[in-house]
Amino acid sequence: MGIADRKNREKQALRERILGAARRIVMRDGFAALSMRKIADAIEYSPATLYLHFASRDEIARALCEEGYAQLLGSFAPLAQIADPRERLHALAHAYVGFGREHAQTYRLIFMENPSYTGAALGGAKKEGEADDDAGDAAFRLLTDALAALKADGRVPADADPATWAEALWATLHGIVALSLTCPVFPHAPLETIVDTTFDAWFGAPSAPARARGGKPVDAGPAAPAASPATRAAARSRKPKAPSS
DNA sequence: GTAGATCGGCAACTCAAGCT
DNA sequence: AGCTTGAGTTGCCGATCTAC
Repeated sequence: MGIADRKNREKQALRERILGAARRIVMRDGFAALSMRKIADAIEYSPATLYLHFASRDEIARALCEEGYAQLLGSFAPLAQIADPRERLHALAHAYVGFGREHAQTYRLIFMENPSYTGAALGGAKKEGEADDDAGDAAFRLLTDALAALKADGRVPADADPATWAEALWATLHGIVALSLTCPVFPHAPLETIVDTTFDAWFGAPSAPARARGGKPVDAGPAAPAASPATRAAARSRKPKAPSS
């Protein structure tokens, strides 16, 4: 412990203050309102000082994306323990859409602002104990693992590629979030209902016990999964296809 | 009415100089 | 010596003007 250590701590602390101020501005006013001068004003330093800690405004934005994506992954972590793959996917979908709505500015910044920000988030926000692959892989694997398990159970077509299905499912969920953030008239139904309906369309209605475990009302009548696109696809033995928009 | 030129404001970024 | 700053440069963008 010496002078160099103290200076490193102070440098790190200032970096955190910069990120904190930037985060507050983005949360309050949106990314478009984020400027180096506003950040500098907020932390009571000159704009030039910011460039000693971050090369550019973009670098600050990318750091915020990494933070936000790590937060999203954190919300997924406890759901990965759910044993039933359909329930797990269902919970992940609700968590994803919920995050998008509750952290709208963060979600916009990560996925709707700049492709390089998305890349930084997916590649940079590593979770504890996951040094070998990037955060994007970690999230994606949650989806592919669940889909592979559903495939093994015969709940998705035998020729389904879990990775392709995972991409399609992610794209669907992103569409739900993006529309809810940008389209004032979407959705008419509650978002939870939209997610549930999407799941029923993809995988068929869940069994009554599964719904009950998920806190949803138990239907009086029998479940009718045979009407789902997934099971129809299985019956026709054709390639999987995401629902068209 | 439209397209191009000009202007002004704003923000990112740089740098020389002062401060501790 | 290293840090911080104010002033300055550069570039972008929207508003306004002007010629056709």
